[in-house]
Amino acid sequence: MKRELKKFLNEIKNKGFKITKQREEILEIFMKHGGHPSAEEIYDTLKKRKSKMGLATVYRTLNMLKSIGVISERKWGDNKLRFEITSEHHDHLICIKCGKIIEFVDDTIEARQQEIAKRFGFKITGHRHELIGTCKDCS
Amino acid sequence: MKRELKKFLNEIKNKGFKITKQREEILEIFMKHGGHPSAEEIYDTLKKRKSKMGLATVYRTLNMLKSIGVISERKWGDNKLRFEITSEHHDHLICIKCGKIIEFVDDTIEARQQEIAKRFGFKITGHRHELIGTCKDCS
DNA sequence: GTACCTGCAAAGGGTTTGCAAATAA
DNA sequence: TTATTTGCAAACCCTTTGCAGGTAC
Repeated sequence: MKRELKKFLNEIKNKGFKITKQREEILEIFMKHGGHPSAEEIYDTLKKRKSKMGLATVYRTLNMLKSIGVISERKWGDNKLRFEITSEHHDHLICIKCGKIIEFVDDTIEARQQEIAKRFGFKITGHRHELIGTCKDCS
Repeated sequence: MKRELKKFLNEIKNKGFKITKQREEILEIFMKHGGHPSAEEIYDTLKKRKSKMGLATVYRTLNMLKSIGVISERKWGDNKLRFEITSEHHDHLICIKCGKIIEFVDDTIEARQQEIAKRFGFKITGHRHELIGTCKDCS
């Protein structure tokens, strides 16, 4: 994990941005907690850690990390932007009753996507694939 | 098209809502223009037609149609809610450069989704599947 | 007639921006 | 040193809500 953090910090420097405690701290949170936090959730985590970072900085950092490709933006039904480390991409099953999120990766689907893109002369840089419904416990 | 409009109006009445010109007009726009309009785009179309409907009514009507399942909500990268007639569901290729949207349906993927859901005891009620990248003209 | 619907304007919630002070390099 | 970055508060944008008047049935 230490190694991956370094990799991201390098990425920031290489793209001409400066390394600051704030940026480091947000990356740490991503790596420690994983998942798909919203800006507000990251902000709350920071407050628990007694950080004095402002919400605006959280947003600016997230947008910067997104612009250099370290994290990606995703949206669920709750109308908030959510983010994930780009390299940790999964597809998702989302329960509309309890909000549970199950992650999955399916090679057949991934391959099929490439074929479809090729058919249309499309170069894929990302994708979002969510199955919405009710989970075992809720249905 | 006339027939489908009637079907939707019936759906509204059966669910205990009233049929109004406003609701009829919004459904007409969906059927005439298709696609995945945002609330604002529908509002603009209404203004071109000299309708005096307020934006709030557009939002309320969209939410009502969504609640009875006639339309579904989808989100793209522009942070606005977009809507489509539920029965006209497709998956999408979205170009990040020019914003072009290509629709597709792939049976292999649809079938695979069902298998995955089954594996997790999940009952699927909807899904969202978007491939993001650059189209033939932009790459 | 009455419960539901509309238009308007004001409020709400999430995200972005302007600016002066602080900081990385 | 000096261009970036930060924190704060205000601005913004999209969406929802309160209310008085209007409308479907």
